Amino acid sequence: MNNLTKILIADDHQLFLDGLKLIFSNFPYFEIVAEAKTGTQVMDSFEIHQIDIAILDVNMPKPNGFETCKLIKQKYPKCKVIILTMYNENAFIREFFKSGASAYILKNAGKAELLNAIEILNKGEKYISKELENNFKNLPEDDFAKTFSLTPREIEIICLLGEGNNSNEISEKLFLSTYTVVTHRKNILKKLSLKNTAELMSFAHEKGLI
Amino acid sequence: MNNLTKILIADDHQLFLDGLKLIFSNFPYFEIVAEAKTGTQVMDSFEIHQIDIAILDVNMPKPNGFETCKLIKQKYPKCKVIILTMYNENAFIREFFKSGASAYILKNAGKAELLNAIEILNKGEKYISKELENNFKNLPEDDFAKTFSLTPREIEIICLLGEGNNSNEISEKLFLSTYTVVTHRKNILKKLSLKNTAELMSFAHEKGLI
DNA sequence: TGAAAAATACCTATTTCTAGGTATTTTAAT
DNA sequence: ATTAAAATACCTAGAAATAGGTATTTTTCA
Repeated sequence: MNNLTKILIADDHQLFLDGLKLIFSNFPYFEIVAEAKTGTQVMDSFEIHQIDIAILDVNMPKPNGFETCKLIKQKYPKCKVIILTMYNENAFIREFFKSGASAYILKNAGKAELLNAIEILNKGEKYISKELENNFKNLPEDDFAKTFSLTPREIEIICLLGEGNNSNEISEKLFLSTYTVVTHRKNILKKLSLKNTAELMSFAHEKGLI
Repeated sequence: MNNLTKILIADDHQLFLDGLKLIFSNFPYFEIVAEAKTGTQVMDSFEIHQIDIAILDVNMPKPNGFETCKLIKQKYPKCKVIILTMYNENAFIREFFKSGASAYILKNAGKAELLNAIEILNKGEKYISKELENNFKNLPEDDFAKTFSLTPREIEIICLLGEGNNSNEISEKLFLSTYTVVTHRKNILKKLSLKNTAELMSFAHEKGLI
């Protein structure tokens, strides 16, 4: 086994790929063996190249960073995955833990942090950007274990919201107190870290829930 | 006047700034004289440096790319501004034309296109990424808009609602009064005979608008 | 048979949405 | 040059959503 760390980089923005390439080109012990713009392209690259580290953008299309990460860890568990994220959103922290990624870094971070993270995860440890880590610690503990999965009741309510029902109408249809519906809605938004019902509807449609 | 083109780069993601810096460092006739992470920092830099080209991220905070561009063109009309955008969203095309920017480029584009754009706007012309241009041309005859007689502005607002923005946030992004956004939302719901924004989001997703 | 998860319900306070208006300015088209 | 459509902006008032709680009952499952 040779010493050269073989890297794949994936981001749908060419300019960002170009930047990453240049960053790594200054370090002779890193070699970028592949680049990709979609999750599918990432998986194709694994067929051709031996890859030690995959650096994935969280917002990459078809499939996204986390989904791609899961696929990688299934087929190539030895490969370490770094997820780059744009925003300091805890909406994805749970996904991070589920995905099997080794590092979760804000693009905000700077190249020093990226290189530092690679060192750390080469030792077999996980790395999370400090800013994200704070975010992560603020979440209630039992939330970590939890997945994105919604309860049947919550899904029911999301569907009724999609039909244009308000809390009161939902409560009548489900023979519940309006308070209960409000509580469920509150729980849903919290669980998914979404701002409001409009965003919830987008989320539900994008995930194919509705 | 010397030949060296003095560039300011602004983006709230350090990694992206690092990448841009490296891209330009390969070209001796470009000099990055300043970098910034917010609109305010951009304006401060103009106090200190003579700047020929400002490259701004559209999503930069306080104030955003377009607003910063307007400020620059007011105080330093000679400076050319390049707006970099993440997504191929027509929501911002209108802002582009109003802002006085000289180029509007997808981050997707690659460094060749960026350098090419700089050449073009040095001749005094404007540059828009080809993909964005198509988008722009398709805008007026949009099927969805036709079918449901929605205006471009209304579609813009629907998209921003889908991202979880409320009326106030939308007004900030589009440089409008909150009242105006509220009026648009009212007109949208009435026009489509929908009960509320949740139903509007379902509608928009089902029809493929979002 | 316990413990955990899910579902239920209530309370207060604040923010945002919705619905009813009116009205001016800009833009596009005839 | 005129008209229509689009975009802008303001006002009020009531409805609904959101955020912070607490707390009990029912289900599920190990």
